[in-house]
Amino acid sequence: MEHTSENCRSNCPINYVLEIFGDKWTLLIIRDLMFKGKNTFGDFLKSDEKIATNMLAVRLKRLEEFEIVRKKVDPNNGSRQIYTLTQKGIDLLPIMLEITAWSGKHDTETNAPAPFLKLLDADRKTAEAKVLAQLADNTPR
Amino acid sequence: MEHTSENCRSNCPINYVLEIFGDKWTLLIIRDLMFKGKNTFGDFLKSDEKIATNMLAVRLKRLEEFEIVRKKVDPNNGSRQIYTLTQKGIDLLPIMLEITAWSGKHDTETNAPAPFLKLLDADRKTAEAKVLAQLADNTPR
DNA sequence: CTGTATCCTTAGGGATACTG
DNA sequence: CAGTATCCCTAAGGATACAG
Repeated sequence: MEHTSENCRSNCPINYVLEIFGDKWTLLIIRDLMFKGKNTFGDFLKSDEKIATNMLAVRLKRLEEFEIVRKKVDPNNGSRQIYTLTQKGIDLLPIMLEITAWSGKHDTETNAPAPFLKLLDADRKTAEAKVLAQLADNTPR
Repeated sequence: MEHTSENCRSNCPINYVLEIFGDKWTLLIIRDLMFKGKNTFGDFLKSDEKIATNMLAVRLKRLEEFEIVRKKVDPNNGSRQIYTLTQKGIDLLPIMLEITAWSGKHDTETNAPAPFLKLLDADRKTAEAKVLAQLADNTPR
C-alpha cells in the first residue's frame, strides 16, 4: 500500500505508524506473530482479546498490503495459510520491546504470563537476538 | 485511570498501550509535546493533521487520567493552560525514537522537516539525552 | 478449520456554533 | 485564544451465519 498525499494526513513518521497501527487490533497480530509463535488464522482467533473473524481478515489483508506480513499456503495442508513477518515486520521488534518495557514499568496490572516479558530480564540486545533467531526459523526471505 | 478487568481486554503489555494509544490522535499529542515544544491547546490545533477541538479536548483529558500529561494554569495568563509530560510520559521517548527510526527506514514518503528526525543522526543515547534536556526545562516534577 | 458475507451497534471523528 | 457543546456521519468493531 502506498503512502501518498491522497491517503495520509502528513509526512510525519509518527503519523505513518499511526495510519498502519492506529487501531485496537493490528499490533496484537504482530505480537502474536513475533512473540507467541502463532501463524495461522485460527491461532490469532484464540488470543485473549477475542478478535472477530471479519476484523481479523481485514487486518491481515491490510498488513499484507503494507508488506509487513506475508502469507503462503501451508505445504502440509493446502487449505491452510501460514502467515509470517516480512523484514519490515521483523524490524518492528525494537518498538515492541520498548512498549513492553514501558508497560512493565507503568502498568501495575500487567502480569507476565507471556514469555516475551521474560526477555526483558536479559538486556535488550540479547532479547532481540533471541526473538530474531526464533523468527528466522519460519520466515521466508 | 485504572487498568482493571472491567475496562481492559487482557493484561498483556502490548494491549495496555493499545488501550491508551490505539487511536489516530493520542500519539500525535505526545509527539507535539515531546519533539515540537508545543504545550497549549492552540499549539496542538495548529499541527498538520488538523485535529478538531472536541477530539483534542477528549484526548487531553484521557491523557491526564492516565497520568501521562499534566496541565496547570499559565502563571502569565490565567485563562491559558500549560500541558506538560509527566515522568510516565517522558518515558515514552524510547518508543517514539524507535517508531521514528522504523518509519525512516520503511516509509519512502517520510520526509524530515521535523527537527526530531535529525536526532537520529546521532546515536540513540545522545538523542535521548538531548530531548530529555529540553523537556526538563518546562516539566514540573 | 479457514476464511467471507451480512447485519447491526457504537465509538471515533469532523464541522461548526458558542461561551468565558 | 481556550476550550465546551451539538449535530451528524462514517468506519471500527461485534455477532453470527455460511461456504469451501
